[in-house]
Amino acid sequence: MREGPDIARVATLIGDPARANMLTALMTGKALTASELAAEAGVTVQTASTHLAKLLDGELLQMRKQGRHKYFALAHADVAATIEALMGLAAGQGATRTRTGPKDAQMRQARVCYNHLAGQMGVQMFTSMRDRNFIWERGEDLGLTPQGETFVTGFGVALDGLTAARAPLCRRCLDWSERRTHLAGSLGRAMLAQMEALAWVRRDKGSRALLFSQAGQRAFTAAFPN
Amino acid sequence: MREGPDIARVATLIGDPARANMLTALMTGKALTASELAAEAGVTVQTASTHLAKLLDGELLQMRKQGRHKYFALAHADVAATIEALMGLAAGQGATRTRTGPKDAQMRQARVCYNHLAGQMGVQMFTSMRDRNFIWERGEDLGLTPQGETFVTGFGVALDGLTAARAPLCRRCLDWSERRTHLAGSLGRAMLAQMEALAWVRRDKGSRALLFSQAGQRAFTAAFPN
DNA sequence: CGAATGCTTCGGTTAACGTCGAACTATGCG
DNA sequence: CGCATAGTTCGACGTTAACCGAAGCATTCG
Repeated sequence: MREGPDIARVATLIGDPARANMLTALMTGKALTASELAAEAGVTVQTASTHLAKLLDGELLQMRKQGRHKYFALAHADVAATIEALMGLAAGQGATRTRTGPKDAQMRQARVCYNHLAGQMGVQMFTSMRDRNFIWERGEDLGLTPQGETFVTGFGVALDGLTAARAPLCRRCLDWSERRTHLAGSLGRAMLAQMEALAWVRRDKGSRALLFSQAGQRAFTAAFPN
Repeated sequence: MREGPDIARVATLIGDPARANMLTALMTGKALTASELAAEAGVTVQTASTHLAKLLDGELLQMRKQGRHKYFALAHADVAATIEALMGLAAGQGATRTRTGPKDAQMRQARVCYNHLAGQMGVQMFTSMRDRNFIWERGEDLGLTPQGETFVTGFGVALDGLTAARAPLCRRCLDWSERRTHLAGSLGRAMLAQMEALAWVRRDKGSRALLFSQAGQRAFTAAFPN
């Protein structure tokens, strides 16, 4: 009776609590094994196995075998974007499952979203770079200006490998907590990777929160002033 | 076991075929009565009633009573954006429920998305206005330049009423078929309304497709050249 | 006031699906 | 080659929730 793509199919796929937990866990961008995902979702491995098969079939996940392990990751950035959108809706109706604790504040300040920096600090990095004309915008497209390339290279990120890939260098990602744009794409991932290499920040084990060191925090505000 | 908003709850809500059909039907932006939605979804009114109650409870819909009718609409633009994102995923995996027919091509060319123009022509309108400096962009924010205000007013849209409202004048909306930005927000709605008033275009009854007349098509390309 | 229409609530049936224990296959290690 | 670990398949159970018929409110109209 209706036209258009079958939205119910994919929504049902995401709608199961176990599968939603798996997807949320994968929002960090890190690939996880089947048993790790089972633990994340709070189900036995055999249940997890069927869920993962469905997610693969629905093309929400990609998988690669490595020895006797299977590593799962989100299929592509669109999946991450859709999940962020759903989080935005869910957050709006105040239905955070766990009561908001210290972890939650941490998450709002800085967290990892599909391997790039999100939260207040993610937004700050983006706006700071844009306001200094390091990033140009044109509709949905983003890119680095010449000054931006200099800045990024000076920051320690090698652009050669990034621009060679067919994935876009810069991408917009809408933050579900801030409701503002932050930087995604291969550059967004590289920037976060470099901050980790500089020991500004480390990932919280078992959540998406990012923990900045005191020195890292200072260096960050110096590098990306408001 | 997991942190963050309860994404499964809202996804389950969208995941039922009947409810998904209702939401899709409401993507036009038009408010529909309970029985109309029942027909759209292909269920009896009593089943539709329970579904609608759940969608209201989940804050995906808003409702207003009018006489012995109840009119339902999407709660806010974020809901529409999320559904578009899901459509993008579903379309990607080639799972369009109905075989692609002439209707489908029509839909890709021009359709209504939450009361504004979407599809190829929606994208064209946006890019054309942006390239002529009628619209400025700054991160997630959009707005009309002085030249843009002149143009829009000349087009027959009164800006006074729009800017007074607290809803944003310009908004980005990501097209699921084109994967490009088109113009949403109150201005996007007003532009489409004006095109309908000028009889450039009329809505296809029973689908989201927009049917441009020959003259309307010509006038459109003149007003929004590539 | 009835009669008609739009929507809701109740009860009971049915189907789908998530869940786990147990048995099975595959890979790696000593 | 055994043994351990990672992942899958099978079967049975239980819960959930969608569905409709029928009866119940609410609103409008003659």
